[in-house]
Amino acid sequence: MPELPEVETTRRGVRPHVKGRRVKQVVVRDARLRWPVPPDLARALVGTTIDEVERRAKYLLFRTAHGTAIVHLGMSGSLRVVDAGVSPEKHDHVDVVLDDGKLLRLRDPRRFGCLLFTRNDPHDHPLLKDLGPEPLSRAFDGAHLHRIARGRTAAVKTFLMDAAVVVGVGNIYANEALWRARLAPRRRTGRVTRAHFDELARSVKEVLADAIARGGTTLRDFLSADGEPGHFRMDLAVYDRAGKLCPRCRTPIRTARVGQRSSFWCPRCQA
DNA sequence: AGTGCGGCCTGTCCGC
DNA sequence: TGCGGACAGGCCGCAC
Repeated sequence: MPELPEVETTRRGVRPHVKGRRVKQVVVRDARLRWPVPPDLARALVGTTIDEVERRAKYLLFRTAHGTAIVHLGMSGSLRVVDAGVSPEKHDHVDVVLDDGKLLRLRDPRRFGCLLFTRNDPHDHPLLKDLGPEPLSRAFDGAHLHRIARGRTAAVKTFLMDAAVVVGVGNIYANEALWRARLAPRRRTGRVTRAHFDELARSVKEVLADAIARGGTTLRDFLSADGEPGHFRMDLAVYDRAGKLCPRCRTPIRTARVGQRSSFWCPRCQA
């Protein structure tokens, strides 16, 4: 469930607590994430200082002098900063103990996330090197979408969720951005006009920025680093609102699978 | 190369 | 009330 706004919210919550802190200890209670937590993680991190916490797509990058820890929250992961005395609960798989009596705790019930370490430039890592532009950067715009859409036959919603096209847009925000752009999710990518792509790029930026400003979307269990839920759920126009009324034209929201994903749209204002 | 699908996981919800 | 099964979904890795 963490999409870009939730990961960015996590980064902003965690950063002030870990930046400049030295790692005292690393406790791996369960290494079986999507890829195993590397056995030498503790050796790599203990004694080093966390210089910065960055985000690329939905990955969090913890920079140290000797390498970078790469964290992905999958769909059920969360990172919290807690006092070192707080006992771990079920699914609290990894603790990074800091030098000020606090620790960074990774929880991930479904274990779709990962925690890796690289001594090289993380942007060259196989998981990151082929990613598309950041949606909130100037590199992402209607021209970019239009350029790579040529000849594509897949549904525009599937296209928008492809990390090689643009990163960070998961199912919730894809549905919302398409609604804001008045574009039907099943429209063939190659048939979308340049003007509509301009509108779509604008909508993606807008919906992500709005969600970040609200601390992300909490549907079930997303909590930020300080334990607060996100409040963007209030602003969802179509996602998870099948049968409810479109906020723009009061037509009931439709739902169907598009590219194996639940999709929601207004049959009247999205064409 | 683009497209589509299976699989990884567990908690939650629904129907019987 | 208990239980099985569907569903949620990011995204890799494979087959076509």
